[in-house]
Amino acid sequence: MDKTFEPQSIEKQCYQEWETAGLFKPSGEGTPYSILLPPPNVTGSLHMGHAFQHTIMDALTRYHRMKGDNTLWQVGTDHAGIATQMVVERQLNAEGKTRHDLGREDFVKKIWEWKEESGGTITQQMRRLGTSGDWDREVFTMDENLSKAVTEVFVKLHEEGLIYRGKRLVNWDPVLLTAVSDLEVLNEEENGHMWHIRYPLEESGDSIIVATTRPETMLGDTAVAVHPDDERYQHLIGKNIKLPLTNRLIPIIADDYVDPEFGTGCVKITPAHDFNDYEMGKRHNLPMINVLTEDARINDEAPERYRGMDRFDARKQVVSDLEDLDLLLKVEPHKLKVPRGDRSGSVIEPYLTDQWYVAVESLAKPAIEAVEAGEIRFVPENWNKTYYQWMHNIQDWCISRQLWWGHRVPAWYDDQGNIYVARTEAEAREKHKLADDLVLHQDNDVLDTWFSSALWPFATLGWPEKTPELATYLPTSVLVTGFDIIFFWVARMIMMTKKFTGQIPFKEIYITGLIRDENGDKMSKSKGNVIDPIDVIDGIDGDALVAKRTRGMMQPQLAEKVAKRTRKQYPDGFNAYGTDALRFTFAAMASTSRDINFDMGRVEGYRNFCNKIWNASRFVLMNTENEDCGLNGGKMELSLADRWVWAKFQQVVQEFETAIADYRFDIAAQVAYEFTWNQFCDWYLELTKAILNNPDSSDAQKRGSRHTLINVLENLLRLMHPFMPFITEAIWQRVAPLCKSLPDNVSIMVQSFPAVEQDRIDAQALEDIEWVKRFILGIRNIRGEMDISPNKPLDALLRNASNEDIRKLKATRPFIDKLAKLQKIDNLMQGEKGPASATALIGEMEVLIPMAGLIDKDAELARLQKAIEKMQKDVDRTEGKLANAKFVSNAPEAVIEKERTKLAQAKMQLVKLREQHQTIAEL
RNA sequence: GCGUCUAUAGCUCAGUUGGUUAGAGCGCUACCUUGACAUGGUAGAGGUCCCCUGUUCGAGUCAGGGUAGACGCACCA
Repeated sequence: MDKTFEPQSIEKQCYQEWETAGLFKPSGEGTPYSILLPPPNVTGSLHMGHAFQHTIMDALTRYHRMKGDNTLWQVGTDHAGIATQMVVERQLNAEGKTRHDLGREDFVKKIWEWKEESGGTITQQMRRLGTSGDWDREVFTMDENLSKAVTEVFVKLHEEGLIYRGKRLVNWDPVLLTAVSDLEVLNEEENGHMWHIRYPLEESGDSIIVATTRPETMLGDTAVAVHPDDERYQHLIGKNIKLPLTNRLIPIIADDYVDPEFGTGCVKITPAHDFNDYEMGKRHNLPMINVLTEDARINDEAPERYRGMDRFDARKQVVSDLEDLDLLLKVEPHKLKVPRGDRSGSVIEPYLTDQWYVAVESLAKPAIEAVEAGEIRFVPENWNKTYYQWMHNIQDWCISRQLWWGHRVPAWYDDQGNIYVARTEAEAREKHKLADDLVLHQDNDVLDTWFSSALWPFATLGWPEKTPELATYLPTSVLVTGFDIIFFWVARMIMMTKKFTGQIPFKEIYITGLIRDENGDKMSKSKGNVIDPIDVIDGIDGDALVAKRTRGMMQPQLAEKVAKRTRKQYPDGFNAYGTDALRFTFAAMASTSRDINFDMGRVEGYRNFCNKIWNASRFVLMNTENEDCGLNGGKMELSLADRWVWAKFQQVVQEFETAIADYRFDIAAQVAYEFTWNQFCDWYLELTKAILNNPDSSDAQKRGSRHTLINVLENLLRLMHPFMPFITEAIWQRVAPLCKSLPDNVSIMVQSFPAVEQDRIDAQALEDIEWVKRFILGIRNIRGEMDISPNKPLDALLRNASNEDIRKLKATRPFIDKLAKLQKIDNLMQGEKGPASATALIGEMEVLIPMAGLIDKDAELARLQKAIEKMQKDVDRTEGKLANAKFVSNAPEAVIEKERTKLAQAKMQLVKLREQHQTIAEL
C-alpha cells in the first residue's frame, strides 16, 4: 500500500466493477426498500445540492442493501421543459435564428439531439459520486412509458372533470410567451411609484382621484371602485367617468374589497390585467378589455398613439400625456412587489388566455389526510406545517405551457372549436363518433414539467401496467429532497399517487438543508461562489477555477470581482480530496438545520480522516498479512485491549444504527469518526503494539491480537461503507481474505452490515481500559507540562492504591509500560511518604514521578496550582448545591447521590493536591 | 399581515426527555521526525451559550417579551 491515500487511483475502476457486476440491482430478496431519485434536469450538471442529497440517498441505499433488504434506488432524469427549451433556443439565437425559423418539429428534434449529446453528463457525474442506483431501470420523463402514463392521467382526470380548459387570467411570461403557474412567479419587493390621477366625471365638473402603480393599464379600465360605506363618495356611486385618454365611459361602483384608508379610497379597475380586479370584474359583470399583446406591448384595443409600444414605454407616455392634460396630481415613491418569472426574470403579466387547469381541491384532501394521519411523515417534522399551510390554500393548477418541448396536451380541436380529449387522435374520433374527413388538429400546448414529475412514484415503476415492481416498491420508503420543492413536487406526487394508485408515494420525507457557501450565501454564478462537487473530488488549479467561475456570466461586469474573490480565497484552487472525503463531509454536515454552510476546511479534515483509515489499515495489514491471524484455527487468547475494542465497537454499531434510523447522518458520521480515530487508532493500535512487539507474548496472545486487529478493521470498513464506498472497498479487498474465506470478485457493498454482538459487550474490559487511559494520560500530562521528553523512560511510585487498582495494574502492566514509557512501577507502603514527586491522581490512587533531576519545582507548583483552582471551583459549586435545602428536598435521590459522591471525590482530591503543593513548596 | 427557522469557541457546527467541569473539526500556542500516518503525535489556550423577565431545587435546553438575521405564503390599488 502507498504511504498516503490516493483516491484517484481507486475510484473509477472500483465503480466500473460494481456496475458491470450488476451490484446496483435489487437482490429480489428481503424486505423491500426503495428510494426515488428526484430526477435532475437531463441536460444539467451536478451541483452541490445534488451531490449532498445523492450522498444521503446512496448512504441509505447501501446501508439497506447491506442490511439484506430488497433495495431499489430508482433513478432517472427530467426533461425540464422551459429550462431545456431555453438552452437550445439560446444556442439558436447565437446562430442568429429563432425556434420559429425551424418550426416545431425540427426544433423538438434539435432538443432531442441536444439531449443525446449532453444528457449523459449528470448521470456520469453521479457515478463519480459513487451513487449505486439501478441504472438498468433509468428512466427519462419523455420516455414512451412515462409519456403513456402522462396521457393516461390527463385523460382520466379530464373524464372526471378534474381537468378543464378555461379562459382566465393567468401569470403570463411575456418573454418566454407562455403561461406559468403561481409557484413559478417570484414576488420581489422593488422601488416603484404611485401615481395619483384625476378621473373626470361624465357630466358634472366633478372628478375622482385614483392612485395606481401601473398607470398604463388605465387604457383597459372598465370601472372605478369605492367602498360602499365611504361617505366621501356616496353621491358618486352609479355615476359614470369619462376615462381620460380613451374617453370611454366607465361606471363608479361600490365594492367591499376597496380599503377606504388606502390611497384615495378609489381604485381603478382593470379586470384583464390584475387578479383582484378580475374577481371584481366578474362580480360586477364588467367588460374585460385586454390592452396588451402576448409580448406585453399595447394592442389595438387602446388608442392609436399607444399601439405597439412596450408596456414600460407606454407607461411613460401615459404619464406624460396625463400631465399635459393636467390630470396627474402627484407621483410618490412606492415600494411594491413585482412578480417575476423564475426562469426568465421578466415581469409577469396577468393575462387573459385559454389554459388547461387541474381542479386540485378534491385531490388535496386525501393528500392532507395522509400526512395528518401520520401515514406520511416529514423529517424534520415541522415541515408538515409548511405543507398544510399551502395545501389548505391551494389554487387550481395551470398545467398548459405554450412551449414546444414537453408532453403535448392530448386534446384535439375541430374547426368549430370543439374539444376532444383522448389518448390518441384515433381514440378521439372513435369516442366522439367523428367523421373520418373531419379535420382535427392537436392542441399546441405542452404540459407543465411538474405534471409528469408528479407521476414519478408510480410511472417509473411501470404504471398504468400492473408490474411486479409497482407491487413491490410502492409506497417507496423515503423521499430525500429539499424544502424548495415541497409544493412543486412533493405535494403533487402525494395527490397524484393517492389518486391513481390509492397508495401513498412514500412513507417518509427527509427534507435536507440547502447547501450554501461558507458565509451562508446561496451559491450563484453572479456571486462567483459556486463550487463544483467534481472539482472537490478531482481538484482544480487556481487559474482553472477562476476561468470556470468567470466564464459565460450573465453580468460580465462582475467577472473581475469574482476573479479577485476567488484568487483571494482559493489562490491554489482546490486539492483533490476524493469522493469519500466529500461524501463524508456531506454526511457530517447533514444535521437538522435548514441551511448548511459548506466549509472546505471540513473536506480537508475528512480527507485527512481517509488518510488515517488508510494508514491504520496499512499498519493492520503489516501485522497480519503473512502472519497467523487464527483463520485456520490455533489457540487464541484475547487481551484486555482486544476485548475492549470489540466492546467499544458494539456501542458504535448501536449508536450508528440509531442515528441512521433517525436520519441523523451527522451523528452517524461523528460516531464512526470518533471510534476510528480516537479509539481504534489512538488507543487500540497503540495497545496492540504492547502485545505484538513484546517478546514475552505467547503465540496465542499474538494470534488473538492479530485476529482482533484484522476483524475489527473488517467490521469497521463495513460500518463506514455506506458513507465512504471507495476507500472501504479498496481496503476491504485486502483485509477480508484474512478474516474469512471468500469466493473471487466479491464486493464489500453486498456484505452484511455489522450487527451488535451481545457476547462481545464487556463492561469490565471497558472499565479497565478507561483506567489505563487515565493512568497514561496522567503521566503524559506531567511529561507535557514539565517538558519531559516522551522518549525518556520514567520510574513511577503508587500511593494509596486499592486492591482493585493493584488488580488493574497487574492486568494492564504491559500497556502502561509501553504507552506511558515507564520502566519501573513500585507501590509505596501504607503511610510511606516517598520522594519529592510530581503526581497524577487516578481516582484515589496517586501516581508519583520522582522529581530528582527531572522536574522543575516552579513548573510543578504552577501545574498543581492550576489543578487546585479547578478542583476548588468544583468543590464550591457542589457544596453550594448540596447546602441548598430546596435542592436536597426536591431533586431526585439519584441526582443528589451523584453530587455527594462527586463532592467527596473532589474534596479528597483537593486535599491530596494541597498536600502535594505543600510538599513541593517546602523543598 | 400569517407562518417557519436561526443565534453556542476566531471560523463551520453538534449539544436527546431540563441534572457532573457545554463538545467536535478547522484555526491558534508549545514540544516531538517515536517503524501505520507531519494529510501525523503529545500537551495546552480559547465560551457573558444574542439580551431581558419568568417557571424550576436546578435552564444552553422550557415559557413570555425583545434584538439581529434567513426563509415561505398572502398582499392595498
